[in-house]
Amino acid sequence: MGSIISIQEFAKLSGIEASTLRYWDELGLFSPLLRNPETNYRYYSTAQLLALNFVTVLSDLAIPLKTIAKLRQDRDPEQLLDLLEKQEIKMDMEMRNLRLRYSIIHARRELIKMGAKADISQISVSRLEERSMILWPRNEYSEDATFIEPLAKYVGKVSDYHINLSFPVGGYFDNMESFAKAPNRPDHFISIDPVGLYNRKAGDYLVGYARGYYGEFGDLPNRMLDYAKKKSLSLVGPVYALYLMEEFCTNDTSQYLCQCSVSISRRRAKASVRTKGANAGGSNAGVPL
Amino acid sequence: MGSIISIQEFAKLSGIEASTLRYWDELGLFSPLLRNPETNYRYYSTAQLLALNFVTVLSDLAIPLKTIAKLRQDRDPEQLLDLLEKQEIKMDMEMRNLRLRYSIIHARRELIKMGAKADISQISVSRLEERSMILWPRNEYSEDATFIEPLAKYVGKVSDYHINLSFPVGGYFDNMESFAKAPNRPDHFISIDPVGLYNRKAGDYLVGYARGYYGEFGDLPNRMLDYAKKKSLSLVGPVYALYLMEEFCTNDTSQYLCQCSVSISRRRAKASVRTKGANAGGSNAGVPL
DNA sequence: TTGCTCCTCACGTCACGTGAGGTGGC
DNA sequence: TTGCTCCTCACGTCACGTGAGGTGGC
Repeated sequence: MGSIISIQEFAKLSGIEASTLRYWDELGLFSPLLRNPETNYRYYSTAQLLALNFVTVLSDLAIPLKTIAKLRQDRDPEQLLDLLEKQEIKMDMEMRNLRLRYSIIHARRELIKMGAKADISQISVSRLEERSMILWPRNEYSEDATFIEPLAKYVGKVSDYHINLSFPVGGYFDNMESFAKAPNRPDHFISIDPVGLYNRKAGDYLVGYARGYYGEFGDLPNRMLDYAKKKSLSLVGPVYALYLMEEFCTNDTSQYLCQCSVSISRRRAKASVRTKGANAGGSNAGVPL
Repeated sequence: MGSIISIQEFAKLSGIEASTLRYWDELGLFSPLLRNPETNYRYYSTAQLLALNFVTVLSDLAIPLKTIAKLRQDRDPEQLLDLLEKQEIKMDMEMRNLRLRYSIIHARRELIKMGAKADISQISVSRLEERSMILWPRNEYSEDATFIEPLAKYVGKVSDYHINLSFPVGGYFDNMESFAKAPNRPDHFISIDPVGLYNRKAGDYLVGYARGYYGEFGDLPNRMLDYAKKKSLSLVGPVYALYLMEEFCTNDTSQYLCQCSVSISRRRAKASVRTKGANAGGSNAGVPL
């Protein structure tokens, strides 16, 4: 039977607080082996530490204490097998969920870090790493609609498009002309979601930054075009406008930070790039023509 | 700004219940864009669905609502990076924890299923699969101590031995003689823990079952010895007494079910087994001599 | 005698959920 | 006029945690 110990000792050995043990006793969920009828002191046996596992394991699984109490009164192998099977399924879902939340945190963190170390005053040519995203359906704009307004159409249908709004959202423009013409009207939205099938290829990009609310880019498009002209760069493929900092990390909408990038090909190297491009299969996105 | 919608529409689009939205408003955590001063009706904008992510993402991470509210008032990139980093670490631990709980459930389920389909009246020779376990330190018995009593010595020191009592516990006997002599005094305890370094090898075992409380085996040891004699089997290596059903799935201690197994070598095949055995390195446990 | 442990009882906490009872818009 | 939505206020729920005030054992 093991030796007889006080509630405090039992609490230490089991890792369950004495107040919790009293509560479980009150519920009829788990009671001490015996009580002193005069002092009402609770006495547990060390053998009860094994029996306690029934309660702790199941309560760790977020099964309500009342359910556990019923199960303890009247348990048999089949009933328990049923419960455990359900739990395995539930925990599978929890695991997926946890991984999803983890990747949201991770994506956010990466973007904010990029924003913190960026020299936002300069236009530059930089190597950007591969990045998985989800490309939303093509936007349609009414007369005076701007940047985030078409977003409202999607919010009710996120599951239809497998969109998760917890990941950062940015703008996608078909090409530099489209961006320069109407920087506050992206052709698509794009979200930075690691399970996305759209892939922004790794490579050299012309990169510029803009501070301001969604769709406010100031003279950035022109500055990017000027820079490209001066350096004889040709800008190919879509423009990505990714918000590195938005409502997630600041209250001040004028401090939102957007990274705009577009793939480049140097004119002098055009011929050799073309040869390589002809051999490469798959998506054209971000690949020099 | 998006369009203006009622609390019910906002609840539908966001997946957050209206009562929860009212509670968050009351806390000052997340308030509607505007209210009708006459009717006190709350009106949200669809653009707020993006801002809501700040709250839902962080509350999904089990961050207290008051902390989220403070953060929303006064947020900056560094502060948020700090928080997210801490969260990543916390979620890493959660992930480990979830995996551990999963494996506990899984181990329990496997054992109960084995118990349910076993023909417990028969002694038999069966193939058993490989199984990872943790072998505890050698037991020492006082005069009249039996099976689970030495267990009490370990319960306070589980972390010293890397033992997790949530996994099923069984007995380990050095050999068949030790088991037959004192079936209620295992030489070691052993727990069925998938991270254990002790490995019960796959192979043919003499297997018998006993119903009864810890350490009660009735005439099982003798029946196993008789069977081995009749079939000319030699029993080699340790005896494992694994509880397939115990307090976890029944209240009736006399219904506990223990599977006892010991590795066999057929006498006729002894010579060839010996040759193989001489070549095999590593642990002797369960390997024919 | 003096801490120390233990007891009960009541109330607090956290994040909601659930009516009751009443009002406003189409 | 009739549902329907929305409001506030109060109370319930779950699994404890935290004293207050008192008693018992070494």
